[in-house]
Amino acid sequence: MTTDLETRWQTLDHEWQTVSRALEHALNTHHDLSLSEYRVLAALEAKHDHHHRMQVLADLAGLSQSATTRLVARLEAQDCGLLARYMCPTDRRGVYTEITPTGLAKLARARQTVQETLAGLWTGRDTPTPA
Amino acid sequence: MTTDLETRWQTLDHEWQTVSRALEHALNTHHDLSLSEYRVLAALEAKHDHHHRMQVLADLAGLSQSATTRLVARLEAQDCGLLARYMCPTDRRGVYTEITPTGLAKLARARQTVQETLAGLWTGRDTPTPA
DNA sequence: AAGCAATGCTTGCGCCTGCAAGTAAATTAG
DNA sequence: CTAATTTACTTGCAGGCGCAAGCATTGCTT
Repeated sequence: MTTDLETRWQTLDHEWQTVSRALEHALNTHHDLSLSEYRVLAALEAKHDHHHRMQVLADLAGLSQSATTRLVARLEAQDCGLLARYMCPTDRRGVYTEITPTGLAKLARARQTVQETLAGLWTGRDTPTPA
Repeated sequence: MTTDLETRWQTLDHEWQTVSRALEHALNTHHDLSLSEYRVLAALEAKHDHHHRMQVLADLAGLSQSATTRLVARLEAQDCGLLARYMCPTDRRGVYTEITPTGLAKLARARQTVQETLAGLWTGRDTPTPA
């Protein structure tokens, strides 16, 4: 079954939009978190050190550098405290972003919601794998 | 092979971001068109009538109503002329958006770029189907 | 060692988006 | 037939994003 390239793109796009919106809405509602913010938290948690350089983080989250700067700044702010930043000691241009215990806790709760949302969309009645 | 739900999402997300950015950039560069705009043009062309109600168009393009209003307004503007709007005769609340010959021509050229971009990403060296 | 290029992040700016409120028209209720 | 409700779109508003310019630091060249 060879599907047309554009059709294949439309399928991918449609599926992504559906899931993306569901996740965005769920995270927003229950955790006051955007999907980008979740991506950043998850990317940091995934690393054993729990910290990353800005640029790497940007790539992992699929954001531009500037967007990452501001997103991290937001999550670092006083009333948030999910992340912490500190200069790289060996290269004073570099900045490390680290997920705090608070951030880890919040991520754990959010992940629950993500799992549930995905399960709701992808359990049983669905193209199990877009084969 | 049962993949974790979140992993499956990350895969979908990553693939979408890659393709999405490539398309966005290609369309932007060669045709001064955004991906959303392309979606709208394509959705209109796909219908035999070449016209749609705003709300339907919004759904097809994966946009909110307000975004659709403004996007259509943009593509309808004097120096663009890719779309045309007219009130629905039977229900004067409704608005039909129609793709113009100019719009069709532009879409045809853009589609070429889209095909090439997709082919560049999805030809041969790649997970042919995320099986 | 001094100057120049490259790197890493931040800030200025304008654009697009969604949400919620606003307007106009159609439908329903009384 | 008028008033209230619903529907369809548009507009006000604030937020996030990318691009390009800016700033600081490092590395390279001579």
